[in-house]
Amino acid sequence: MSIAGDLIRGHTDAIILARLLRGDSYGYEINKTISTISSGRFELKEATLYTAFKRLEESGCIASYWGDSGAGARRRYYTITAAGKDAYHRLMTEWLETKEIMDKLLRMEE
Amino acid sequence: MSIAGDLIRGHTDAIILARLLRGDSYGYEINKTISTISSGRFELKEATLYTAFKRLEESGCIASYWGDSGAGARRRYYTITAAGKDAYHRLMTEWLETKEIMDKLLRMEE
DNA sequence: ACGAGATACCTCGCCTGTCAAGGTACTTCG
DNA sequence: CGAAGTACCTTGACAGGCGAGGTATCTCGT
Repeated sequence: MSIAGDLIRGHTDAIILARLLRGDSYGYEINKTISTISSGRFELKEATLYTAFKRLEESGCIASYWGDSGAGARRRYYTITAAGKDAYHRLMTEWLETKEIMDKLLRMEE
Repeated sequence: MSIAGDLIRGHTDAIILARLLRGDSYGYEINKTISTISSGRFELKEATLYTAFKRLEESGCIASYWGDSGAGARRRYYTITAAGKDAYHRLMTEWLETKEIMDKLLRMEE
């Protein structure tokens, strides 16, 4: 991974919620999507992903259900809840603020 | 603090190095500067700051010396080394890449 | 003279998120 | 039949941030 884990620490929840805003999905697919969108420069490790799902479900931001898998491995689908949408907007705002502040702090010239 | 710790995890080193690029400084002052630049929206905790100094000094990115404090509390000044400047540029590049990827990942529309 | 608050440093131990490593189970294709 | 892909999950280690606590000096108001 070119982007180290610590650099996006705290942002995984936001990333997952953003993906689920576009429709229900499941772990494996979300991971692939993230990898594709970032052109392979960033990918969540499975352990991180499933820990995040658990955390998000416990906090009521997402809900899950087993897809009826006629064929293939069973999939656990996730849906974003109203609370999850709120969380997404909050995290998005935080990200924009973080970006702004970081850009100021990292600028070496005044 | 309005910006949670995890959001800047992994970025503290870059922030400190960026500050030192503008000239030698010491812990207390760096912290004040960060607070000022971010309009008080973000401040490193002292424990975090001094841990980072130790880490950066051990990895050869910064060097320290005691300022001769005729009056007032003694100050430990830090200087950025050549290795530290390299690290800054690398971290800066990483930050720009992280920003780009995060913006893509957090966008809910396609 | 004294206490409060600012300046200035530091350490210990907890918490939390990431991840390496390991496991399970099913399907497809050569 | 075996390898590779799909798909899930857990455990334990690790590292960084930080709450809480400590030390020492100086300044300023009362």
